[in-house]
Amino acid sequence: MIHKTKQVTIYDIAKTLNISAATVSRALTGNVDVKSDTREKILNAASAMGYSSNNFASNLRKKQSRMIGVIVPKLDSHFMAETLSGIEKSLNSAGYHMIISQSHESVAAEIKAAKAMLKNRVDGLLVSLCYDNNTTKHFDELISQGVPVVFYDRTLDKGEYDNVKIDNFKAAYDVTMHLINQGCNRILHITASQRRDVYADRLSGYKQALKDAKIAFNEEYILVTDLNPQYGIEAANYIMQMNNPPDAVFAVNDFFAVTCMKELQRMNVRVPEDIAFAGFNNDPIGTLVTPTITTVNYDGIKMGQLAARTLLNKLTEKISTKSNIVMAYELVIRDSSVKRI
Amino acid sequence: MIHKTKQVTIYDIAKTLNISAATVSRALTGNVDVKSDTREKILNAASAMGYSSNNFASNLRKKQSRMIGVIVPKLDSHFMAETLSGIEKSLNSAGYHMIISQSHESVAAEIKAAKAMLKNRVDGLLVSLCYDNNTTKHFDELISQGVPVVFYDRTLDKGEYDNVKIDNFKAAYDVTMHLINQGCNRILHITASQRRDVYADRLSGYKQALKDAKIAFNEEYILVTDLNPQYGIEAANYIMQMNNPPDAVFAVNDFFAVTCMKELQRMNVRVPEDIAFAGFNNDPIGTLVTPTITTVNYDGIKMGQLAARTLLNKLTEKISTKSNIVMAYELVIRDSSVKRI
DNA sequence: CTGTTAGCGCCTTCAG
DNA sequence: CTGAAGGCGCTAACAG
Repeated sequence: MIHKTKQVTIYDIAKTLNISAATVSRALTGNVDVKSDTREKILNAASAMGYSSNNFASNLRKKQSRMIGVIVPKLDSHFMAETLSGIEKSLNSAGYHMIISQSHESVAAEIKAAKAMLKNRVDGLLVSLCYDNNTTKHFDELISQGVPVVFYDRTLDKGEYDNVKIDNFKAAYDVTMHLINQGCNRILHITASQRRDVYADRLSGYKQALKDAKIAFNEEYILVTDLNPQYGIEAANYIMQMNNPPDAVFAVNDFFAVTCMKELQRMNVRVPEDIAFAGFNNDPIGTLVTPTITTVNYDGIKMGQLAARTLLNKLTEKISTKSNIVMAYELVIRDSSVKRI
Repeated sequence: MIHKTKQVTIYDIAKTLNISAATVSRALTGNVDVKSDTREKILNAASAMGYSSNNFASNLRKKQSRMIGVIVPKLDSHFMAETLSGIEKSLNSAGYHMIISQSHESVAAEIKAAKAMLKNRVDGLLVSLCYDNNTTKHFDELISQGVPVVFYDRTLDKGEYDNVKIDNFKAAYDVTMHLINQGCNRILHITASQRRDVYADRLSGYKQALKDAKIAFNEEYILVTDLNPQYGIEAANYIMQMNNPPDAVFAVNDFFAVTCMKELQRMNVRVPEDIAFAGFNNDPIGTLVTPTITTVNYDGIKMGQLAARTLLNKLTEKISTKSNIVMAYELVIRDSSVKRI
């Protein structure tokens, strides 16, 4: 076991300077009611003695941690990482820190993480829900204890929670309608768990666009993945053996769109001539493949910042109203979906 | 301000059950010296009353936080995100949590983050250094206070710190030699700050390979980027106006390799026929572009786990030896660099 | 402007 | 097996 040197406390400083610990505390926390030369003495002594305030003691006393918990399904996706980057930035500039847990798309882990966050007395919680989440008790508990929770991206749409998201219905509608306008009428949709609002909303938007264009909905053109990274390839194989293959593919994220497209190209399918492609999230890979991928762009960093700021506002707000923030998105049309050039 | 309900404490449980807080504490922490039916009563009451242990009080008392600080340059790169995912996984299964700060490649922010970590009394620190780091005082302070620090990927090569990394010299040597074996002898190297060991080591490996192949080193073939994402394009433009353009490009990461390659292809340069390409880090984009990119693969998740475990070991080790862990890597040869098929 | 005092909630001797 | 007591380091009244 490494020897932990005894930490310097305000009492040590007080003793050295022959003053009271209270004064030391006041000087250190920037209280104005301290004579400027005693303050200076204290600050000097503190830095000379290598003092570092103990946040546990301070937090225990003040009953606030200046820590925000963040629970995400996975850290290693481009979008999530951007999101976290935005969160960290906003929190940091407000003097907060973040403590992160991954749910690995498992409710059990999500529950465990929520409990740990409570123990650590986070001042608030930011959550993007796990894949197959079906219960929210663990968050209700936090909320009932007075710890505000803001959901972002993958949210809970019951109107009783704070959400930051985009209009997935409308975005998917736009994508689908764009494909229809390119002359496509057999549009295959690669989606994921309908328990997650983002995917359910996108499917609804897709269906609505078909309806408005008087194209019959066909169950055969719906593929549901569990977000396994290999799924793009499976989808390609599925498509190749269809009797009536699609003339367009709309995937819920760019990664599936790209991997599926690449696999089909390998099997000599021409994109967009034979099959047009569209994805979602504007992953950088979308601009680096040939053809470049049509997608829906929304800024992960901004969403993270927005979610963090929403939470921080709740921390200082007088009234606790539920906010449902809908961020802007933009349909980015690229080569993969433009049929008549 | 949201009203924070008064948290239930062990005293509340004790009062309800007419026993002492000490016994409650014992039962809750799993101490064996508690009659099994009083233990059961306590556990039931705790869950009925919605008790959640206050980590501040506990940490203050026990002088350990079960928190590990992580300071990284940026959260939103594929490799870093993988790394964090690995760290979180290892820490979590050992009952630790992680608190993350980004240095945004700035020493000032790195110093601030290190100080905050100290205040939060993290039990240990995991660091991947910022781009232009030139001082390490801030980490020495932590170490001298008994808080172990393990550096990973971007490390400090003075032999007095704990490091987890790959052999960048050898990996770059291998890449360069591979390009030479493909018949290239005008190999342009896109690198970054030589203050960072990873880039300096790779440049050395590159030079050594040239030397061993008796190819004269040419300063003109060295490009130094500040990691600005646009740099791949700038590099392409630089190459296009060279009198004696390279027949191969070796970039310190796949992103630069891909963006530079794509830009050159747009200007009708053939890859690999005119210019071969190789990158570093095995980013997924490397397999999705045409041609696929030759690269050096090393697993970010594994590196994260290894770094975390190294740190956890130091926390329990008797003797504090410095470890310098060198992870395996693998040269992944893909289409972008194979000249004679 | 400064000192005294009293906890924040938990854990850990030391006694029974 | 259980209780009493003290203290981790800090801050916030309350007095002067």
